[in-house]
Amino acid sequence: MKDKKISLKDIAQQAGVSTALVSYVLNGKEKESRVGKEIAAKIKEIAKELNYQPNHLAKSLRSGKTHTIGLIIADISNPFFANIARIVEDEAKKHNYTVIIGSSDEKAANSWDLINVMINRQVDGFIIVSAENSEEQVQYLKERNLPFVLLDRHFPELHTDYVSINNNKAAYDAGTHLIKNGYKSIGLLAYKSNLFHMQERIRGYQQALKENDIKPQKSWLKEVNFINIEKEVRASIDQMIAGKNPVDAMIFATYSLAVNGLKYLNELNLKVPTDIGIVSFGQGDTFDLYYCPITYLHQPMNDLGRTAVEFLVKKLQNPEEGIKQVLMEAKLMTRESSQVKESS
Amino acid sequence: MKDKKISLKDIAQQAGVSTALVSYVLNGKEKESRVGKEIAAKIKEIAKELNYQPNHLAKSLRSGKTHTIGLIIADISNPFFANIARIVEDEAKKHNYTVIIGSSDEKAANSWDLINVMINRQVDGFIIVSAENSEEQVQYLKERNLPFVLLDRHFPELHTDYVSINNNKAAYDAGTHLIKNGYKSIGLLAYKSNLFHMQERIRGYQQALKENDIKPQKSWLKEVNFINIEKEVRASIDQMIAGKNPVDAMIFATYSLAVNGLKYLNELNLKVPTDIGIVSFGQGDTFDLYYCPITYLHQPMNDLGRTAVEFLVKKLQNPEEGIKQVLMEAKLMTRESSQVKESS
DNA sequence: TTTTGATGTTTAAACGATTAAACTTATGTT
DNA sequence: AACATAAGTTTAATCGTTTAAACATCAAAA
Repeated sequence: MKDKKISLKDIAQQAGVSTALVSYVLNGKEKESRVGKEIAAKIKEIAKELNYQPNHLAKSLRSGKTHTIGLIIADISNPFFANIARIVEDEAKKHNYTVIIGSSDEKAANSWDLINVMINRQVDGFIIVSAENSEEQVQYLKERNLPFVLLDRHFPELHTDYVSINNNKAAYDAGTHLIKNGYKSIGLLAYKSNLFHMQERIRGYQQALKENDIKPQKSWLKEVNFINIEKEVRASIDQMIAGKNPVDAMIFATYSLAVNGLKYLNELNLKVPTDIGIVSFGQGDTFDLYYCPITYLHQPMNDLGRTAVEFLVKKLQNPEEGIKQVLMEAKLMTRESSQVKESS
Repeated sequence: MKDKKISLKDIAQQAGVSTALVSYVLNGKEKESRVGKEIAAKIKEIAKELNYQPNHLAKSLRSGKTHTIGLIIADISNPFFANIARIVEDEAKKHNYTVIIGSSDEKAANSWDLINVMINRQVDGFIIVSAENSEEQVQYLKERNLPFVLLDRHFPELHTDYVSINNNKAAYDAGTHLIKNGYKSIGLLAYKSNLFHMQERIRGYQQALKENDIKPQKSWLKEVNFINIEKEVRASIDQMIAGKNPVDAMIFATYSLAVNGLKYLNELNLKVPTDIGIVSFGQGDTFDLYYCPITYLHQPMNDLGRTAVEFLVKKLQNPEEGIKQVLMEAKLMTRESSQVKESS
């Protein structure tokens, strides 16, 4: 059983025919190529017997198609993206595509590298959760005519395929919900980023305040850097709860901000929701297991991932396919962390 | 800027030489192959100018090496494995390898599929977190002489490379720790599995009881099926806390068991650690954010992943390399969930 | 009997890179 | 002048597959 690699040639030899016939038969082109019936049967049998596995490299080299999708996500350690990755993988498999995953860790330079690695691994197309300041990369893919779909984040000034969330609406909903439940001083902890989705969250939050005639305070809106998030989250929360206009509720703009924030609130011995109401973007076990279940915005990950793959596969099958853009709605899952505030 | 794919031939044409020279120069073999200095310079310049990216498929087809590692993990939705995957990826990148990841979801059939897919994608070698009953797959790889390293789980009866944890010791430590802290009736919630690592955890737990003259009760040791874990965890816990010998502490044999278990304890309104002490395998944010920080066994993920890659790469570079096996120690991280029991 | 058509099979180029071997000049040695 | 050696470059095979085109064989039609 020390089988060496079996190639078309081996089968051809055993069957006493040329490799062309074997190729035809094994690709189900017996009809079009009028291969003799007995020969065809014989070839199939030998192939099975030798457990022939075609060499993908050779196939791809010939066809120019690798049936591989390059998935670049912003941060693999974030369960939201990890899940998305998994969904994309599963969905791609259904369409007979393999996925190569890479994480840019939110750095544009890294995603450049990944794009190049993937290009010369000959991926057929890309699905990308863009890092900040990576517009030129998207532009580059467009110019080289490489098929891609942006996922979860997009650049409104670029005309590309994308599948994302209506973040403005989501943040607006979060804010409105808290206000309705009696919270009056609502903070937002976001990432410092010029990415559109983050800006939209900020705008949605601001609009919720405005429409309810709440005067926004500078100390309520904090933006922290992705790197050394831990320290900055602490500092930001300190500022939000200090001063003469402390917040009585806060919105976390991402899951990782929430995890860090909740840890710190624990340390400060602030009780949710009595001391401070909470709504967060993202989702994870943590939100269920926190002593007080956290209200969060449920992003339809399955739909996001599935649709992104679908768009890309369609485009791969027919490059003339037009540009497709979707904004999906996040759904507010109301839990105890934002329950109606007892009038104090 | 609508550059089509650039090949060696294109460069050769521009430079007015044969592809051979271009290949030599671009692979740094100018010296051995005595390429003219000016020509070499010219070739390099043209290559840069055209932004030449070698075609990996062609390279691999020729060399028989893809510089790709196939990583098969048991369950990508488990953060422990997701993290391991990430570490393996990073480490592989350092050695200039790309990683293809697949999740078997703990099913042997799936991992067979993955192995086949990866084989005909011509991976150079495998790193595998084995699913139950996949011994024959490991055997198969051995027979076909395909390089691989088992990670986190291994089969003691098979003579293979592996990097795992000393699970016996870890479970023993967990049990002993609880006993020392005054708990008397200690349960273990494990997976129903004949995988060695799980059996070892059970044995370690049992030995801890035995050495402390605690008579093990049948209702204390529960094994649940991976599929519909949620229901079975509930049922198991119900049984553990019922009867005339209810547990006053329990050990979760994996992270996912812990997440499900803790959720249920919440629902039951059982307080940790007063009503029930907890120690768990695995790690994750949840353990920090639970109202009572959870004592857990810290598995050296970085070392595990790094070492697995290292073993594999060594073997790829020198197939004669001998079999390497390592058992690493898990470290008990003591937190409040297992603190000294107040005498009641 | 030649032609036409259908049927079945092989040949050979192509995909892009690597590399041993062959070839061509030029230079130095006797 | 004759030859050996060095320096620089090209040729061609190879990896495993696909596929258009060429080729061969035979039966039926003209």
